[in-house]
Amino acid sequence: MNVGKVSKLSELSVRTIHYYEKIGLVVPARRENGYRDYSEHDVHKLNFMQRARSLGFSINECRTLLTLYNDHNRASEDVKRIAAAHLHSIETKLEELGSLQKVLSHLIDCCHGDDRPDCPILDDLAGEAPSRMESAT
Amino acid sequence: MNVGKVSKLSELSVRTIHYYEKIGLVVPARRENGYRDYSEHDVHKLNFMQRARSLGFSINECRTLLTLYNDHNRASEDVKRIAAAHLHSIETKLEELGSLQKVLSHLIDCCHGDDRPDCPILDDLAGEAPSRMESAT
DNA sequence: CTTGACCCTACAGTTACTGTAGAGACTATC
DNA sequence: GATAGTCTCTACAGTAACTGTAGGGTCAAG
Repeated sequence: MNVGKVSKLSELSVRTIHYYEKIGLVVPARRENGYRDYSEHDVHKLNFMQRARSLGFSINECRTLLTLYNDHNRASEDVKRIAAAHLHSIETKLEELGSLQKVLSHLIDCCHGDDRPDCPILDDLAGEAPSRMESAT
Repeated sequence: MNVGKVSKLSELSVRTIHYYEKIGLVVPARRENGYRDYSEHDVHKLNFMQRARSLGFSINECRTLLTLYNDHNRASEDVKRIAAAHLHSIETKLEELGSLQKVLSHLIDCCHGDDRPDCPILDDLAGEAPSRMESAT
């Protein structure tokens, strides 16, 4: 199967599929004319990648997951550990973004947002703010 | 003031301060021996950068904010617009991460996580999952 | 036989830094 | 004046995960 068709099936761009080949994740056979020739199994793996990446797993995590996926003697514990670690980093990020949101929306609320120059947002960034929320940082 | 001291004052690494110089954000004077010599104003700007970056503004946003900060005829509206756009992207990211968290913690709950090979997490990634949560993606 | 869609490689660019090597400068001590 | 330790300099390369672009070859249809 040519790369263009695989691209449509997997919802990955051709460039991304090339990239995954370059880093050794999914390496297809070649035809005589040099074109890539993807097997069903290759397409499966690319679908797997697409789904795993959309869940925010890093390429390195994906690489491990793909290996486990292909290893029918794997222990589900190994997969669960990776997923749990990933979940943890998502939750950390959620907390960070949550407090950013709090601080920023507070600052925005305080700014009258017209053509006058005084601006509590810049004041805060400069460290001169009366409205600074240290606790949320 | 030498870069090392500025680094401590601004809570930015020396390498980061060098980088900000390289991209033209904060360019200090030089002494005869070639050492960078930071003025009070330079240090202010670096503090500003540190704070703005910690609020998740991109370097390009920071560049604009820094210009506005130095422009005493600015309109607070301009600043508010940038901050609001940034807040919006934070909120989008929060939603995305929130649904990732939901899907992932569901999958983790479904996985028994022992030494047996069958694993609903991998099943889902492979697209064969009974426990897949399309709605949350 | 030409047109248009598809495929190829290779190099560069993106974001915001970080790491490292090799060398010069400054300060304190002996 | 020699030496050691700390600070500073530049320049190149690497990180994550792609994306963009140039310049060219291939294939199927009319």
